[in-house]
Amino acid sequence: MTGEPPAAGGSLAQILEERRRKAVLLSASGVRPWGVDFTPDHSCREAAGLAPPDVGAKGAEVAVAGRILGLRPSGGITFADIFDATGRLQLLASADGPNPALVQRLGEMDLGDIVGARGVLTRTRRGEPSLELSELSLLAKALRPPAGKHTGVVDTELRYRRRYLDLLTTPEHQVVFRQRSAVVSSLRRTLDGRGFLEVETPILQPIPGGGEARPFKTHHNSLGTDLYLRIALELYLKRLLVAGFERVYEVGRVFRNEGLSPRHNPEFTLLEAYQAYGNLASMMDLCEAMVAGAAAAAAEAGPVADSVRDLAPPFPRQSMTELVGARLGVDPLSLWARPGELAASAREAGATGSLPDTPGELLFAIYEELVEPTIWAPTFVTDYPVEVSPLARRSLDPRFCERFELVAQGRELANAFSELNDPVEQRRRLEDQARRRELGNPEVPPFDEDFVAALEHGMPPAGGIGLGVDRLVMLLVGAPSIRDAVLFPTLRPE
RNA sequence: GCCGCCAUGGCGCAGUGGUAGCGCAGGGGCCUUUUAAGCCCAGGGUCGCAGGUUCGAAUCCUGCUGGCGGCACCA
Repeated sequence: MTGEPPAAGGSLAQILEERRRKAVLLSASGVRPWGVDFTPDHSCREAAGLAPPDVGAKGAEVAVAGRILGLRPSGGITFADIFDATGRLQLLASADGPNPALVQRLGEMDLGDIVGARGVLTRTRRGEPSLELSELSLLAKALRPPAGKHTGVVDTELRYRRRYLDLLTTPEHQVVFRQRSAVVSSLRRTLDGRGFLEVETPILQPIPGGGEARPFKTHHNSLGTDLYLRIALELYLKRLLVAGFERVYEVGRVFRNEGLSPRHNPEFTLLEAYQAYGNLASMMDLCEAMVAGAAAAAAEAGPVADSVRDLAPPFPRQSMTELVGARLGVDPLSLWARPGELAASAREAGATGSLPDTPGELLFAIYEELVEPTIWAPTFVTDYPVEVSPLARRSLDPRFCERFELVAQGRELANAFSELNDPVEQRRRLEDQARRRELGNPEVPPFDEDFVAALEHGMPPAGGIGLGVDRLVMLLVGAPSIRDAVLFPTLRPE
């Protein structure tokens, strides 16, 4: 349009200008660079499969669409590689073909352009399934170039910040996210198949309960009140047990205002399920079914980590006191009244973290520092001290509660317990928590009177389980960082 | 929050005190079965930002920004 000579040089500004110039020229010649409909009748993969076996033979006529990521003009013939969600297909325009003008038109496309193509499937001398074009439509002109053709995006910051560029340039990188989707569907399928009802509970909460974590705070203008982003799903799902829904689950985002790491994103996906009249055994069964189903789904959708073969249920179970006892060579139960001695042997065994005074918290602290990181094969760790489980029902041994965690590769994957449905004890425990909050611990939620009131109306005995979806995906696909399992991980704004 | 490492054309990289280079991509040209296509030509970078040391800094020092990793907190 400008009539200026094309800009030489390869600076970004010049590349952008050149591409805009092409779009303007196309518009001027009656081609709409955007805004054209096109309905493919085959995917690239399907089309490639329909190519005739013999070189030069003509096969079916198809319409396909995709993004140009390879372009090889060669005088009287032009080749292009287009990619759609199923894979790659080579397009071919030849001076001897049905539409010789397309040799030049295809050759003038840019890498990154999205095109629709019609033609006849054939096979080239090298045996490549190809579509010999009779029609070519530009569906979306790319004004910015894709990243390196052979190298893709390597820079971690670019990959996370501009994930679409990573995924469009290197379509293989989409696989992990397809696997993630398969895992989430599988989890839903397992729960739906057992009669669980999927529900949605508030993300904006006046009291962020159900766990211990610093919440994100926000403000509602017309209510004139502060609200918090939820840190867990538990308290609302239990209200639904009170309400009479006997099996409920939610899979959704929760938010914790804490540090970032390869294992921690400020928002992450948590699945929680509650089953009235369920118990620890039914939760173990459900947990095994969910994990095994998820592993199978991930494996069907792409390559999985070698360790996935260890995920075949049943998983062994070991009590925390057994584990700690085996690690320290002393019996934590017989030292229950003398926590100083237990702490001393933990120090001897190499514990360097802070060791609390009460026996239950002490046992848990030793377990977390010295034992949990060493558990590699999936294991149900049982018998958690009541002090560290404010929402779980006590065992017959009142020092412990009916709780387990599924631990694999040194990390917690799932956490389940028989839910505490005694409103009197629940009130007492939450009041104890509220006192800790007043002593200055911002991670402890304030007292939630409405939740206790709900329990006072009567909650059936129930089993409940929570499962970290991001970490399950990491484990299944072997991702070293949670940022590789989350499409758009939290980064500092540019 | 603390500590360490990293930051060079659009992308991937080289350059450890003497004035910045390679591949791909982009521009011009040749090429009728290529597929990391090939060949010829001409371009493109205030070396993350700001200071400092030095005759001279991409290179050494300080601060800042961003990323990654570790610690703390946690799932």
